Amino acid sequence: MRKIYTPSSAASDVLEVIQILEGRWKLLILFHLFDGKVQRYSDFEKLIPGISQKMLAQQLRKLEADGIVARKVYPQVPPKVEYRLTDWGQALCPALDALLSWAEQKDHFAPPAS
Amino acid sequence: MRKIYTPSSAASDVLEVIQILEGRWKLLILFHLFDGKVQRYSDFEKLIPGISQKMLAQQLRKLEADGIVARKVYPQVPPKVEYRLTDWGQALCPALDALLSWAEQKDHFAPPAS
DNA sequence: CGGCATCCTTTCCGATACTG
DNA sequence: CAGTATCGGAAAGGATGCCG
Repeated sequence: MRKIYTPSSAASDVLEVIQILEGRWKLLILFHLFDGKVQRYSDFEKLIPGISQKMLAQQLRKLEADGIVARKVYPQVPPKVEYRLTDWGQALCPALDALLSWAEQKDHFAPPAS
Repeated sequence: MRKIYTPSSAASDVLEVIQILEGRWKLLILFHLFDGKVQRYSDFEKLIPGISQKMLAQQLRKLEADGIVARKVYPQVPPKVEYRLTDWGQALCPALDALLSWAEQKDHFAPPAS
């Protein structure tokens, strides 16, 4: 069940994962992108309660800079911008799934006192 | 390949995952715990360059409070404290693996300009 | 619609000193 | 050995106003 980690390589990978996914919003944004129903800036605003415009734009830029998200601007008025996952971003899907099913398992390990 | 997310349940799971794993240090700490060679406070200090005592103790406390890490104190002088993963913490292993292999795949999707 | 710039508050985090 | 307490700087994040 457990992988053998080779410290020299894995340590820097961990650092990279932390850097790329760090923050309160990135996983949330990615989650909606995996969902496939959200591509536009205003969609995120509606679906992620509490996020500010600043944070939404900033985190999308970071995800773009890290090669996870691609941004496509349609030169029209009013402007239209679509966000999608890059191939590398798509490759994150299994990992996010694993994280989510881990969260779902919580009650199995620590049943709520009822 | 893609799981279907049911927003009502998954959204709160994402929030929980984010809360539990957030920060610069937690994944690093967990990585060493998965590795199995690190159980004591001073081990973490040696193996996680740059972490301060404050952060190490604080993040270990949070992981403990979230039920991922168990702390065992041996009542002796000098004191000895061992940290280990709870069962739920162990269950995180596949997800961390998935994250690490995703990071390893990076060059496959975006070959470095060489 | 999809942002950016600015200001301000809050939170995070490192350094240092101290303790059972 | 394994921490805690306190302080100050850095960084994250929110609110508001403005723009193509």
